[in-house]
Amino acid sequence: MNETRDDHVIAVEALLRYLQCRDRVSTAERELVASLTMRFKTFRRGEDLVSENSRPNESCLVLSGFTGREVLLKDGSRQITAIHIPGDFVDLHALLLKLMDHSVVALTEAHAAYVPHAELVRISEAAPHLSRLFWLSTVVDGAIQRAWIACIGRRKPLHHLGHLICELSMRLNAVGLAPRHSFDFPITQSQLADVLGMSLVQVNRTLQALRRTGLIDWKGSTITIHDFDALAELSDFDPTYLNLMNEPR
Amino acid sequence: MNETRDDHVIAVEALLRYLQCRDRVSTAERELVASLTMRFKTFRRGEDLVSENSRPNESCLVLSGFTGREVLLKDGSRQITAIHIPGDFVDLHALLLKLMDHSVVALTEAHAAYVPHAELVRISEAAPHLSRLFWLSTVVDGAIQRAWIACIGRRKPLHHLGHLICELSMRLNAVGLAPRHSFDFPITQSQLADVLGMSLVQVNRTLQALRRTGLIDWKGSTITIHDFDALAELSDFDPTYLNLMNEPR
DNA sequence: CGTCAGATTGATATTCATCAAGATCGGTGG
DNA sequence: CCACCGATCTTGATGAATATCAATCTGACG
Repeated sequence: MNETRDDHVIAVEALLRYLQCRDRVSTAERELVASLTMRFKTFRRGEDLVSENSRPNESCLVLSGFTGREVLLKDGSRQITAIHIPGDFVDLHALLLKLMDHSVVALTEAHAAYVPHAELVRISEAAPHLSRLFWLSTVVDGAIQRAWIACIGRRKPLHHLGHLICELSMRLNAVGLAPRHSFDFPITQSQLADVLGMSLVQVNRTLQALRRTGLIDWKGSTITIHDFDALAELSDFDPTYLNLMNEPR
Repeated sequence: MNETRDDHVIAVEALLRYLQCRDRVSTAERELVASLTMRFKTFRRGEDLVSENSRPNESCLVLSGFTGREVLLKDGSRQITAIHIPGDFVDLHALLLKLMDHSVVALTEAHAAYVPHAELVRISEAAPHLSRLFWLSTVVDGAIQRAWIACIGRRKPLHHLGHLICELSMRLNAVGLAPRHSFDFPITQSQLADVLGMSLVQVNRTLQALRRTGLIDWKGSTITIHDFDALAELSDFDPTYLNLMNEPR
């Protein structure tokens, strides 16, 4: 099972990258993370990584691709409440909440690792500081959600979209996936509409308006930000909420 | 300082009520909570309980009144991203995030207790299960935020408002503050607009539409839900996300 | 009685969702 | 190689939803 072995290395590195953006991780802690047992799974666009109303006994770590939390409404519409990138735990909160109140779906092809809760508890108890870092991860998620509420509620479509792109670029860059503010984002405009809480047509036109500013390039599935600072200024983007500062937690 | 002694009792009870809705709290744990030292403070509408960009070394527990997380945009508009009720810790996440990326303001007259982080760490270490319950509290906050994103992004104003009222009623009821789905909510329509992400006029008209359904009564600052199930049905409200089930966490 | 904050109302302009129709593109099978 | 197909993107037209502006009304209170 060399493939599984590779996956394991990838998973450990992805998780460590995430944590090390925010705090120092000791050698002993790194070894504990490396000792996690996990299983791996590949998903096609639209498939559930975690299903609503399930009671997971393992938590899911994204290794590649983009996934999103999906809330479905009775009128058939849907809202994506979070986008997860490689290195993110998508349902660590289920460790405490027990019952999933939403699904996590693949927005693109995706690859993920599942870690048994018992394993997470084991290494948390061996290193309480790791436990704090897992908590941190759910709390950063919350901070991002607050930023999204403000975006949907009060920002103009152009600024909302710009804000999202700044956020994704910074998060991806932190784990080494967006060098020079350029990254791959193979998402449909229709999916984007469910992220931004707009209609498909509105997304299309907003995207054109954003292109016309000349601040970004979005060809095919590749986004390139030409002038990050100007885009951040335009979109009123302040990265504080991402908590990408490395400090003792 | 009998007044402070009373406040202390109120704070301990409020916090325990919150926790006991979600999990069993042992006698030893209750005593640990009761051993917390804290200071108390009263706020008038609009005052900050916790300020943006501060680095709190204590966390703030609401004892009475309503408070909200406030995000201010550069264009002068504002979005409230959460409403906190008595028994809620409003900035427990600052224990890990360190730097506040938003303020917490009093939406009404409010009374709050501040607990030093060192104290929270002390009782967390004495009882790891309490630590999990603190984590739980931040994670429930996140679940509520997800529901809000879906509401702002995809629900019609009438349903959004109905959903909010259902949520508040259930949360208040859980801590004994909304008997028979009736509670006091002394908030301004303008504040409500910043909660719902609508304009003031829109709020006013939506409120009238909701009154016309006959499902609720909102006179002065008192909301009475006449038919909770019907309101929940109308608003597509599913309380799962509030995690008000008592189970081992 | 005057004042003020908040609630309500009507009129208007703007934004946005929706509907419907192409255009584009990549892949597939003949 | 080409015709075709489905998915996605793009565009224009239309009406509904919503923000904004500007009064007016109401009730609490000095």
